[in-house]
Amino acid sequence: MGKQMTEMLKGTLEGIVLAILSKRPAYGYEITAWLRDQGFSDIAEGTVYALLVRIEQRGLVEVKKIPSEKGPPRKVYSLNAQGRKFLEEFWRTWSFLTERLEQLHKGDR
Amino acid sequence: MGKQMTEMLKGTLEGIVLAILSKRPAYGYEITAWLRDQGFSDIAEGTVYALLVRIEQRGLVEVKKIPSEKGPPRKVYSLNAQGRKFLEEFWRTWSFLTERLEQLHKGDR
DNA sequence: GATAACTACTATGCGACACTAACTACTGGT
DNA sequence: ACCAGTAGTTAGTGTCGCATAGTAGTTATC
Repeated sequence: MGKQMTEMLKGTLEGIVLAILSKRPAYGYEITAWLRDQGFSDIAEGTVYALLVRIEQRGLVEVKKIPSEKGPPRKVYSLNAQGRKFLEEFWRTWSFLTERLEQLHKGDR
Repeated sequence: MGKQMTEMLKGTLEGIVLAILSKRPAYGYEITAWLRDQGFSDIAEGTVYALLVRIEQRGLVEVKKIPSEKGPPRKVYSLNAQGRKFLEEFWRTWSFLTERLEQLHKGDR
């Protein structure tokens, strides 16, 4: 992963994961795979799990342990009310940033 | 400043400053003032200066000391060839991220 | 002429986050 | 018995923005 991407993911990866969870419950391995699919080629395994622990401790998600047919049980996360509120706030912050950056990018050529 | 904004600025603030410098040379105090004007209400004084030191050490900018009429001499930064290359790379990374996030934001309601 | 207010840059320590790397644990196929 | 795939955990590292304080010059006020 490029160094730029690594830095830019700080703060946004959390939003991305919350956005995924707002659509449907999911577990770590699944989310990692999805991200890789989307082009986040080398998202580190551990990164997503650490993030999930964090948002759980902040009380943004519910967790259910569900047995898997293959391998250890899955920890399935789903967004709760607080998480949805936090996600809204995330979108507001994100929109603000994109507006400013679009302004800068336009007058760029 | 919200915690979310703080985290999101990591990586992007650098791009923002480089984008500013790509339009015209500028010095630290000026950039800080401009950012505050744009709504980055509480960008810390020291943050911008630290960033400028960093991009100077990476060889992305030229620096000229120019006497000020009011106060100490200014360190005026301008983007060099390498900086312009780096900025292009930044826009590519940024675009990738915004595309993914827009996808997520759309199917959100 | 001391004090504040604005201009302009420097320096130190901290917390949060993504990354690296290694590990545990369970299942199925060879 | 071994290995690949699935699923999660943990410890240590580096970068970045923030908080805070300090230095230094000019202008205006009292």
